[in-house]
Amino acid sequence: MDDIDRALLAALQRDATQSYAALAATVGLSTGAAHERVRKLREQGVIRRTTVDVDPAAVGRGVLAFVMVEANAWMGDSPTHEALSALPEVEEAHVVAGPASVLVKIRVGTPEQLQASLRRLFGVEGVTGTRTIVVLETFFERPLDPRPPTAAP
Amino acid sequence: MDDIDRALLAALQRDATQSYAALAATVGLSTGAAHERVRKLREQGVIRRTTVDVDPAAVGRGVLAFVMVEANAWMGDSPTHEALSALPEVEEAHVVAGPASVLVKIRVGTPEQLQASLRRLFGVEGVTGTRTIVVLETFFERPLDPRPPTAAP
DNA sequence: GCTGAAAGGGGCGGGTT
DNA sequence: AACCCGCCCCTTTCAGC
Repeated sequence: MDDIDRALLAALQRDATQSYAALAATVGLSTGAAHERVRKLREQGVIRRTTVDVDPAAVGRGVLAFVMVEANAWMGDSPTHEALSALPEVEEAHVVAGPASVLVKIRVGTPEQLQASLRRLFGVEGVTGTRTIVVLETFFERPLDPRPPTAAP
Repeated sequence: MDDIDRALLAALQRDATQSYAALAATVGLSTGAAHERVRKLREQGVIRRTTVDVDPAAVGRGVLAFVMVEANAWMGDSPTHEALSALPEVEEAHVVAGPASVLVKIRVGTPEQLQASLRRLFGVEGVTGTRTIVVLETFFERPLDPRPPTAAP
């Protein structure tokens, strides 16, 4: 994992459809070498998968909300994981520290569907309450910066 | 945008490296037809981009937090957008309804870097406070479900 | 709009320095 | 570990239905 690997990651995040030849050119390597490095990044799990970024509004999921789920028991376990995973509108689920137990990211089509989704969350074992944050506008959602995190001023 | 398009999106989300021939087989179309449909999905902006999913821990960003940013003025504007975008550790930024003005998703390497990042957030014009939710464990982060959102029981 | 086939380009495996 | 060169498969296109 050196600077060339990070450059490859950044280039692939920007456009994973580009050829290995183009990729190699941007990082200053031969095609084969670039290919070999990317293969290893996949093998090591640094690249988890190659995927497409779909516009939520185009598939009827233009409403975004974050829901802080409160519970009367420990929710950081497998049954909770599976119960949340079974809800297709839940895009992310995190066990968190703080007033809530779990934070989930939800995408639906309408406020009515948001209400229905909250009702479903209450159906998950142990859930005693929810605090919902509705998103009015998304400034950006972007791929993780592969550069090493440094606290510049 | 029909069921075949949604099936194509789901297949591409799962693995965007697969050939158009394989893609065509899974949706029951010829190679050329599948290719043409995907081309149109890109052209229409339904597929925003093809990218790679990078493991945060592998690039030194194993600490995840959500920060609710409070402000003394309206933050849903371009200057705020740009100020947050300039911070590489900020992966997402949303204007939200509720007690906070903006919700940001932050990835750093250590608690010290999280502290440094919060300090930088206070440097953004108008920010008067932050409430931080630290993630202990991520259950899942997955691609958006391209199927139409329906409130099943 | 889908099918099927034809042609060009690139992925991907060798061996070599 | 990176370069060079090979074949082969996949992408891309076009005529036809």
